[in-house]
Amino acid sequence: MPKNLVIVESPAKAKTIEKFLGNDYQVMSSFGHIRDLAEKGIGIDFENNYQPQYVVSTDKKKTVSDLKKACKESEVIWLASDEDREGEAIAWHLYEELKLKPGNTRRIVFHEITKEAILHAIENPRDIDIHLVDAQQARRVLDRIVGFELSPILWRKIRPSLSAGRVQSVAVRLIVEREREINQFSAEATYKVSAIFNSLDVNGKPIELKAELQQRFNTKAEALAFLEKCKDANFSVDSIITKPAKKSPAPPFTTSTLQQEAARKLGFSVSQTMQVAQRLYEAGKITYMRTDSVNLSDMALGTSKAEIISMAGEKYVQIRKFTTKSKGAQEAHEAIRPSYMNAHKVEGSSQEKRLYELIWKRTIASQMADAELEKTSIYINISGVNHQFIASGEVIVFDGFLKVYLESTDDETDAENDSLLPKMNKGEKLFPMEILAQQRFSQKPPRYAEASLVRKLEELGIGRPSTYAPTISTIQNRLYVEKGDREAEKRDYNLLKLKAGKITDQIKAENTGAEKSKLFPTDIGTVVTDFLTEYFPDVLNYNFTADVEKEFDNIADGEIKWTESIDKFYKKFHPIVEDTMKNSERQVGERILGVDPKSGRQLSVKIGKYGPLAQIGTVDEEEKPTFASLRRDQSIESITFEEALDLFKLPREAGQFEGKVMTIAIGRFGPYIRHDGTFYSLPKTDEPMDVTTERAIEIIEEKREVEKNRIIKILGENDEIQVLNGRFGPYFTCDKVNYKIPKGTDPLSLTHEKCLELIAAQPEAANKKKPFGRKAAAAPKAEKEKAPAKKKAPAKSTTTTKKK
DNA sequence: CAGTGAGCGAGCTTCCGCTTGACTT
Repeated sequence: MPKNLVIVESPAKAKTIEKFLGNDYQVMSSFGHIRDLAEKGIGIDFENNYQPQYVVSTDKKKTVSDLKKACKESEVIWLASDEDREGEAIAWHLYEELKLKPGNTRRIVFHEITKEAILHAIENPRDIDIHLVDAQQARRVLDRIVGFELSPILWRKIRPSLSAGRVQSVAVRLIVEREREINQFSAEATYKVSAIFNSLDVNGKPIELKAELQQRFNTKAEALAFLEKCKDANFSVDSIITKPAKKSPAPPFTTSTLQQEAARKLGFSVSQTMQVAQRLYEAGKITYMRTDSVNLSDMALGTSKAEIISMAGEKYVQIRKFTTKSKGAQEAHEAIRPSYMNAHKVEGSSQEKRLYELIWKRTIASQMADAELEKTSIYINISGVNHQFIASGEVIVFDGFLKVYLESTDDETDAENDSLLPKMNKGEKLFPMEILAQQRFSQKPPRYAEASLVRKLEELGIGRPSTYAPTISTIQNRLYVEKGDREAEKRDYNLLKLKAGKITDQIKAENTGAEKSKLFPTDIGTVVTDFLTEYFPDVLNYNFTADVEKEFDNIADGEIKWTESIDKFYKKFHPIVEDTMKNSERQVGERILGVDPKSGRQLSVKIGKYGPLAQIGTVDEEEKPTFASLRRDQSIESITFEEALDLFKLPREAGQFEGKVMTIAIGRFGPYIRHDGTFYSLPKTDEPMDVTTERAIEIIEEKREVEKNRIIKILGENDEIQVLNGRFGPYFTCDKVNYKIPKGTDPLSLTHEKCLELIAAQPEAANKKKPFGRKAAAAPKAEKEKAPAKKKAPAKSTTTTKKK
């Protein structure tokens, strides 16, 4: 039996470390925190100086009893959890829960998993830092108080099962406020002038040169006046300026930057990235994937250097030590990097291969030389005009790290001026082929995508690497925000063109504003945010986390007791909770849009029990109000008077068919025609308002035709087996369960016996309930149906990878 | 599987951070 028991947080880490230590050591894992505040109630004893009530989590009971047993059989216990606030608390909880003795317990820490680092740690044990533990207790208790006191207010004032918290509520606020910025944005137009010139290079060879005017014009009149002047102007090269420039590689990956790059380059969602990274980690291919550190171990630096030399040569090496910039980073781990730099690729799924390759390239590039560029600008004089045209180009003199990897950006607007410019002489004359003055509009702020929201949260110091992905999921599960696409809008722009001495004036159309997989606030998200920001501005403040972090630091430094710190907060916070519960109104986000011209009654929109609705009339009037649901793409915040009024045009009658009325309406599953008790969905291409009697009949007949062809064959003694044509091809059904027909089998050839065989062969799994959603998300029915209606976006990468 | 918008006031929901596992389409 080994004399020493080492306890770490992660089982994969335990496995690795066990190999470094001899037979005298057994290494086990705690699987993170082993206990937490009691789940029932608030789990804090307010009568007793905020005493936390800790309980071993149900899924950790076995871990704890296993650890207890191992402790009894060991002489020395080494607590080797991470060296940050949470890690210190884990060590302390282990100490308490396992009833360890100071005499044979040691606390050790290491930042990298190498033999040297671990042996060094074993030689330098220390005590548990109780101040740091207290900072964690303060963090935990504060989060519980905020979450468990705010959420019930929302249940009472807005809707059951909602939630609020220090992190999630601010994340939603960011989305809501961005949407408002977009709604309030009005584009400003300027005229951008560009030209194509003919000229000669230094050797007298004819060349073509593209250039842009330094100045943009605010009005059409100015742009026209300029073009007029250009008609008779002379153009010549004023000066040529060449400047060297440098580009440096980005630091190695942290959780947040990995999520961003995987989204841009591979099209992964935040949670997808983490799942794939977890598999790579468990297979020993990469270091730990939840980290805020950009630091690389000396070992990794050494092997990176060796790789770069063998791949590209000595002059491509430039060893760098990056330091973290993000607020509140705790740096318990290394950056995310390959375990072995000499493995350029790994085996595995294509996702694993691609993510690994990204990590490998980013790591290698971070230790490579700067790229050297040469930026050239040719300034062109215009006789009689003060402004100048500039042709600019960029040439890579030495590629350096660009040989391997270039970080992507979110905006792909700057695609121009990457080209090599011809060599020209000063004073050379240029002749314009054409000069264009094009109306350009300022851009709306972009909506957040999952990964860019993570970046923003990290920038604000809100949330931790282990919670970014869960937070993004939570705010979507609560239906505060929705991932969606926005189609491009057509916009007209003005194009003035000077060619062959004549100016033409045209209106052209362009597409603008298309967005994919972005986060949109829902009406509920907006109402919750407005409510919380009004009553709890401190907690919703973007600096709240940063401020309490300072407080936690003071606790960790022993300057203030954690209970005093919490007391200070609670004494201020709790009275507001009580007051809000008692005195605030129910929140429905009502907006009054105007007066219905037909009835003269008030037209308003608000959140109803089943989602957002429009309403004509009010409840206090004698006549009951009439209601209509908002469409999926409409929101209380942005719907106009006319749009809301239009909603009442449905349901409408579309004439008769076979002596029965056809009614057109929009239901939970979209627009439909109802005829003689049956429903017929409208194809996406049909507008419910435009469907004529003839068209409605056509749709009904089409559906009947499909229905007729649906049944291929009926089998079984009581017709219990039906072979049918479905959306995805033929299948058969028995007892309300659908079964696949194996490829290559003609559905017509199926017999009763053959079907029974297939039923027996098919796994029982088909009857099982939904996948692992947390305890059947407690959302109202009407909104739960939204999810399946959404079509899945293809997993193709949406951003193009710019590479040299 | 389809148009709801409310009433006796049952009993429930919820936080953030550490870690993986066991489930499917």
